[in-house]
Amino acid sequence: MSTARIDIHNSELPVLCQSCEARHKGMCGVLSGEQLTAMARHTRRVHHAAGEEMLADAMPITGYGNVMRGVVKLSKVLEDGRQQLVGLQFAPDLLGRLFAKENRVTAEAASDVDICMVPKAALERMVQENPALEHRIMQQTLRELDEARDWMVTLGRKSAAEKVASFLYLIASHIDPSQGEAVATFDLPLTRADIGDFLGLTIETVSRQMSKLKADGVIEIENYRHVSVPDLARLRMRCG
Amino acid sequence: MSTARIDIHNSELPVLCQSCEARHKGMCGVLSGEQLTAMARHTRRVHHAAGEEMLADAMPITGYGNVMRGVVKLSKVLEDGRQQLVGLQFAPDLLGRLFAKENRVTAEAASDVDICMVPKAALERMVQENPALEHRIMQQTLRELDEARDWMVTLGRKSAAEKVASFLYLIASHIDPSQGEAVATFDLPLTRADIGDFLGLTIETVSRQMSKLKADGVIEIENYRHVSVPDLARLRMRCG
DNA sequence: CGCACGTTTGATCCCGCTCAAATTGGGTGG
DNA sequence: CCACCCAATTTGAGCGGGATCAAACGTGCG
Repeated sequence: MSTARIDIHNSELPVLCQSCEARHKGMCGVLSGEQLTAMARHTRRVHHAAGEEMLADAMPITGYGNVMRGVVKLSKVLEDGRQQLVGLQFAPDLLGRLFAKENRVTAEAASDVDICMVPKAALERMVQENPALEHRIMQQTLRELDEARDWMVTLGRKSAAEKVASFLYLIASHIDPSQGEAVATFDLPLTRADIGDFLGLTIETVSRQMSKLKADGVIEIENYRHVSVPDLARLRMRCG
Repeated sequence: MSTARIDIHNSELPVLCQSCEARHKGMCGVLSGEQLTAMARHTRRVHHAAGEEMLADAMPITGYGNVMRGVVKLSKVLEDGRQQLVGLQFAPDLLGRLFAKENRVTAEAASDVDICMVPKAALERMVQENPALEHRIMQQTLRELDEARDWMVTLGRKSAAEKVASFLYLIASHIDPSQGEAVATFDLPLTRADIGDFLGLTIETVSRQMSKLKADGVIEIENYRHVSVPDLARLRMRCG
């Protein structure tokens, strides 16, 4: 029975991989059972508390990491300290620029985060031996490029109200468990300061725009962090 | 017939490739003589006049193109017509998102442009047979991602004066023939309107900031388009 | 309880947008 | 070669959205 065989196969999976999203939707999805086992020999699970810096800009890359749980902020800073978030990573995104020697961004845990770390040399070797793996990572990179370009439109051309609505919509699409429904409920993974850095706005403006969305009945806010969107289409309309 | 009869001895390059930057710095650099010849059997050189739309957003991808000469604008528009440039491509960049079915951006010739077009299926087949090719394209994609993220910082966190200085510095680094020197002279590949769309500013603000840079002696402008930067370091200082 | 921090709200200012007009330069036809 | 036109650009005047500065509020934690 083929299903039984697959089950046996599954039972041989590395423990760490059994419940990992990367095996399904992430880069590990292209690996055979053997390859996955080989990969798992090099990986270790690492936890980062919210706020911890995981990778510093312009520092050597020592390894790559698959996000297993939580949200990671990618940011860049100007000499005078002005900061801009340039990306958010969710499970099962890969952290680290393939084959690069240095980071081009700072990575920080936005929430508590679990990462499956693999040493630089190990992943690069597997990539060289397995073109499908590079192909899969390429697909993720292209998606990140699309997201960055979409965000450029938001940063360059939208009003503060539209920016905040766009951010909430983005989070709702990524975090909310009830996919595809008209309503969404979630905890914001970012503080107002982070949201400001993401949107190119000040804390005060973010706060004011969220208050306005609340006053207009588009969202509900509890304890600053918890947000409900009773009608996603209505939020979507405010994204410009 | 002369080009078709390239050879078993592979000492001759396809005519089109002989002076093409893609062969050195671009993706064709990873191809052997034979592979290059095979590639060239599928390519054709296409010219686009300044202002022509080359790829429309959300339209099917029919082929890829290597920029041989000129500058290509990548842009996105909101429903109400607000526009944002999300990238500029110079020789020898590859135009088109690998393996994607649809464009995610609009591509327009900023200047007169020569493109080496290769049909979608042909390039994808070569990529599948030649992992080094995908690797090379991956490197370019990563560079584009870096550029997009750098630009997000400019869009989100810089003042109008810093944005314009950053734009001029970017162009100077890409276009000016005298590499590595302290001075630079070049023709702007974009109109003020394009520059505004790139920087998230209005035409008037771009113009005012350029006038200010001129008044301050940081740049010289001739006939609107031609710009000289006597001291690149001084321009760099104004980029924030 | 009381401190500290994140957030909200208020008052005011200024950079960049909007609307409007003048200027420049390139192209065209006589 | 010049007169004219048209589009791109520059310049000016005034306004407003978002920043800045400041204070009050809520929440979690020792």
